[in-house]
Amino acid sequence: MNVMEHLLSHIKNYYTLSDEAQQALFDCFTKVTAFKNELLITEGSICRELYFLEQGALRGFYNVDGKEITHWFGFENDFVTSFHSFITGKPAVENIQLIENSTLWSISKNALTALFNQYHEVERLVRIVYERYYIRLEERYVNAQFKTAKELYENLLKQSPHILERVPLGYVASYLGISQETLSRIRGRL
Amino acid sequence: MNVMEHLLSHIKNYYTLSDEAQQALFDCFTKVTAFKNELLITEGSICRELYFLEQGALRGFYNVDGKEITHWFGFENDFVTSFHSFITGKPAVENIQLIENSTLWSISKNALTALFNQYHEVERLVRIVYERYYIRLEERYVNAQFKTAKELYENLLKQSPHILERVPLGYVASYLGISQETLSRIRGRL
DNA sequence: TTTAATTTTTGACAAAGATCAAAAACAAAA
DNA sequence: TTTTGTTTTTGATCTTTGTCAAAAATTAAA
Repeated sequence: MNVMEHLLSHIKNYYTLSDEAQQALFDCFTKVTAFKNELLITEGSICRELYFLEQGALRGFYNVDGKEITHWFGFENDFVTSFHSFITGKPAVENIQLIENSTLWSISKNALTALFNQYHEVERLVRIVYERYYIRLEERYVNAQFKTAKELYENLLKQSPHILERVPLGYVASYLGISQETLSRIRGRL
Repeated sequence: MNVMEHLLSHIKNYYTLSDEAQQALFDCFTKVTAFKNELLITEGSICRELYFLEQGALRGFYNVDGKEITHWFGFENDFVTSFHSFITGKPAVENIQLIENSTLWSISKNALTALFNQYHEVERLVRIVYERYYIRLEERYVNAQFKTAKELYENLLKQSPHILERVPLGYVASYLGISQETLSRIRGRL
């Protein structure tokens, strides 16, 4: 399967585009390679690109009182960006950093906006992507609200074991909203 | 200002529709009145309606181990529904309950889908609403992740004092992810 | 009003998790 | 291999918040 097919077959999980719109969409994407620990997006800068992560892993994090708070991870087939900055056009408040060497596809906000005007169906696709991302975030939020540290870990182990396999524990702890020591202890007595 | 103008002027905060699309959209809305403590949506049932809250207040909550976990509030000019159920068509896992007697406007998912097909611009409007709702949720999520109970309360007091004025403390505590007693103590020593 | 019901606050104690510091384990490079 | 750097674990202690129970305050109803 070539790269175009890869991206397009994933998009079909959301909505099936006409051949013409598919082609137009694909023409707007540029390949990007980025390396472990590199920052894809830095707080303070305006993020005008949406990325599709073909291969690799990365994280979004905030700097709060000198500490890094990881709040999400991205893996294969995720759309990633600093949504706040991308949507509002304001400077990003978060950083996005590579956890592994990765291959991404990038589309600019301008190009995407132009596509919306040309192809209703592309806007529909994006509307559906937002719907799904919204409920995914909602789920995580509610989960975090009333679960204990142990339950959060067990949940993660069950739902997204790949995260634990590919991501340093320190990041995972902060992602779960607990200290690294607590996470380590939970792992110890399971 | 009559009711149609109220709804439409609010929608303009997101995207300005043509007169024709405005009219078509408005024709799909039905007025709903609901009373304090009533359940607008009950877990287990499928929610096929999206509501615009014209006047009043309500909350979304989950039942977990016999406890009610409030995870959001809705006030004037909010679009509300069980998004998970509305989007996926699966049974709702949450309940939506009136906190005050309220006036809402309801549109069915079928009607909205039909409008999407007829008017690209309506789908654009909804895409933009989702964008905004997504980043609003993201903000709340990150906030909850690294703030202490006291900071969360002070934040709420500053950002959304209306919540504290209109909502019983027990609901607010659960919304902040802390116990009612802790919230009461925080308020005491400020 | 007086009574009843509900909501909020207070107190005492328990538990979960955070923090600081150091040791151990692991990985990468020389 | 040894050395060096990084990540993870362990131990001791401190804080924050939760829980249970009862009192006080507030609101609604009779």
